[in-house]
Amino acid sequence: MGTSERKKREKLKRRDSIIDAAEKVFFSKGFEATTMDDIAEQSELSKGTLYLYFKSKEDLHLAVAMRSIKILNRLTEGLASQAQNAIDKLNTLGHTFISFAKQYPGHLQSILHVESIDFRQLSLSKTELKHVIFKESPVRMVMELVQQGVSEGIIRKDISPGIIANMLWTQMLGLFQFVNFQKSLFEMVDISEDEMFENYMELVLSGVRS
Amino acid sequence: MGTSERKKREKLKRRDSIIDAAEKVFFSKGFEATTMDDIAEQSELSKGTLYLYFKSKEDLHLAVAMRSIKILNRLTEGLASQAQNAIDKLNTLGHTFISFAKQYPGHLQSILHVESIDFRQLSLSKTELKHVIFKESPVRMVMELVQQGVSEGIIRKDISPGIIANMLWTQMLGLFQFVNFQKSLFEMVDISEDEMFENYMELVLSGVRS
Amino acid sequence: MGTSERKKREKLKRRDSIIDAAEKVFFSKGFEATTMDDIAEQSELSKGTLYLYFKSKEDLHLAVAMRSIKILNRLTEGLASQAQNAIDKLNTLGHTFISFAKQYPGHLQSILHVESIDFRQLSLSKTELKHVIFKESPVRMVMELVQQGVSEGIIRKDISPGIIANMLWTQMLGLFQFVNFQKSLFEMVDISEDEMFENYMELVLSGVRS
Amino acid sequence: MGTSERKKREKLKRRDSIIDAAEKVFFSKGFEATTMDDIAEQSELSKGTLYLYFKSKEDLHLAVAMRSIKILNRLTEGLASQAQNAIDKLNTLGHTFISFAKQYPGHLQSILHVESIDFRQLSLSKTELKHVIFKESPVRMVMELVQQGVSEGIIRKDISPGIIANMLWTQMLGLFQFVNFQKSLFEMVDISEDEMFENYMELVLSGVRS
DNA sequence: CATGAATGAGGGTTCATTCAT
DNA sequence: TATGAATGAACCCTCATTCAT
Repeated sequence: MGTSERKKREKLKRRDSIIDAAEKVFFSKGFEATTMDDIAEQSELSKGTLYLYFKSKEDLHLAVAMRSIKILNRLTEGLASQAQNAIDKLNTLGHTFISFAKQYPGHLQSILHVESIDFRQLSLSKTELKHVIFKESPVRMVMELVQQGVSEGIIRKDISPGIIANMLWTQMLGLFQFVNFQKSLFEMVDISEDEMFENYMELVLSGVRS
Repeated sequence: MGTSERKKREKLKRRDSIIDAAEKVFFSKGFEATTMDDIAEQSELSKGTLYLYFKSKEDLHLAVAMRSIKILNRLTEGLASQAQNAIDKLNTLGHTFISFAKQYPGHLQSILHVESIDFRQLSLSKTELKHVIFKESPVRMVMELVQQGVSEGIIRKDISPGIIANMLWTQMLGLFQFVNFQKSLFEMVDISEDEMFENYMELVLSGVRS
Repeated sequence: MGTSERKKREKLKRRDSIIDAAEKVFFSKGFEATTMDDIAEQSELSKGTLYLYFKSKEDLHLAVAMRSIKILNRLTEGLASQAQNAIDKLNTLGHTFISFAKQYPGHLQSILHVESIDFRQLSLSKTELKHVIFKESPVRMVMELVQQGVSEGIIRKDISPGIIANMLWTQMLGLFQFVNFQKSLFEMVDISEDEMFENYMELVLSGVRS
Repeated sequence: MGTSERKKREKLKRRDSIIDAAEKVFFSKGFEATTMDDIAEQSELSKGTLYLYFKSKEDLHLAVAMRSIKILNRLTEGLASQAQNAIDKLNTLGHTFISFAKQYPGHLQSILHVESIDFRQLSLSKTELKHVIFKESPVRMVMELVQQGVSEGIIRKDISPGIIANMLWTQMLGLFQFVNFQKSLFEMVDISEDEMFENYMELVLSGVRS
């Protein structure tokens, strides 16, 4: 019977709706400041039910981050198969990231929050999440594009691709922060955002060209 | 008679010893997980006394961060007056940062923690600290070195110095993270640290050269 | 199935039992000296549970006072419809108050405590309670009886009913204090309580007769 | 030598200045909300010094109340020797109380605060203060005036002077409360204060006339 | 599966009082 | 005498988690 099928579907749906609620609250109040009561209220579910689907507040937070990274992945997944050289693809990738940062600031925060997690007290599931973030997703893609670029002869080969990839990824994160709140600190109010990003990408990429 | 002098000195000393204790606990357990009881015990003082010197846990944390930034400042203060061109100075600066990251990982964390503070709920004193961090210290120095480099004609002038400075500073933060815990993620275990940093700096700086 | 009915009833019951416990402690130690721990222990509930039913210690205290005023109200509610003239009713009312003061000294205290609250720092809910006390209850009744008495021509009409009512109410409060602890101060140990109250009422009421 | 004389005088002066400071803070923030730090700051003395002159916060509060009662006493002390009958004197006394209530609301509060002290936890010195308040001062005077009135044949003798005196005193306290904050509760905004007090006194005294 | 009442271990902070100088 | 640094016992309140229904 498809009964159990339907049950399963409904269960996933409910799980999703909890993540929806958690997102809303996390993004507006911040993770630490959010209580399970907040999420229960927002999801119109009881607090106990939350624990039926997620074993802890942290677990729920991880689910939110996971979804965020998936959104980001979806935005970039078509890129690999496009007919561009590696540098152009990296450029496109950068702009995609910026779009994401502007369109989903909360989701971005949730990713960065995991990013900044202290490794000393890292539970297993968090380690897994880190893996997802760094291995199956943007970081991985950056790494592959760098290697592709080296093969194409348009990215310098005198420096390890790993280092280059890390430098580029770091730069992405930096751009995220920039978009969020540091712009003013560098007194760059008189420059258009688009122009700035253009320059930024040019600057970063010019260092990696062969 | 200098009595009040001595008293003042001792008070500062005690204040320092509290920061010492707080550092120790913050750095080993993380800020959120640290309780005022922990710090009281570590400092061999009563909890009440803590509040004689710092009006809140947060205030204490800010004092720790402030000290960290001062250490970093001290490490870099002689740089400006050295007989090097701007790029070499930036290179030196980068290596200084790396040293700091390796020698004072906890202090670094405390700075990064302030860095990552959510602007939505930023108190005045935190804003001030941010100011110290971004305006009177490393960031400022990076900015100035970039401008110097442009004057010297060795840094590209087609891109706004602000953007260049931000890119470089972001890169520094990225390096910090790298030193702390991301190294393994990029599978770069077979390369010596020094060599890696050398390459990293070369990579970053090559993009900004004119 | 009436299940939720029962749940609701039980919840109210528990709420009541907390008020019971709070009463006991408040009345024996005084409001300020009572801690939430005391009440938790007395109610055989955890401190957290207390806050499930009352949002603050003050809220709990207000609930206690509210119950007290309700007891007092119940004692006097039949009075209005009795076949007596206004003065006799006021006399009865006075004696009812005395009974209350003797039978429920703690409850009386809780009412007087609200009475004496400093208006400078009065929260909304306290204001409401004051309203209940002064407008929907004994004070109101005194006021109405005075007006009735004026209509009946047995209470003087040369003085505003408001003033007369206030004077009578004040006298009630005075009696409360008297019952509680000032008796000895007036060296009236050689007079029976009943006789004293009889005289007291006669004295007070003789001033208001027309 | 008068040296020790002077010392004593200075000590009393300092003690007074502490009471000055305490008054100021107590009256503006309320007794409970006032901290010893507040008083130390206001008196420009150290907290330790406070304890040289008063053995506890409560002791200090008692000193403030004591001074208040003395002010009230001074206002009424000439009354006894005036050429008036007892009822007129009681009338004058009532008006004097009203003046005091309006001119020294803080001092009045401090007296009432002692009045309302719970006898269950009454320390010795508080008992003494109560004695001062009730035996050597206004209450005493009311008592004496009543007895005088009885002698003069203008106050009823069918009711014990003690009861009459207590009733009058209670009425005074009621007036105090009235002046402070209950006026509006009786919707008597359209009547002038003076007229009201006149009526009030007339009302109260008419009950005690023979 | 869903509930929500109950828990209880802290959390940060306050403040009257003491005491060495 | 005067200081003010130090104390430490409480205080109220929070909230992630559990579990009987």
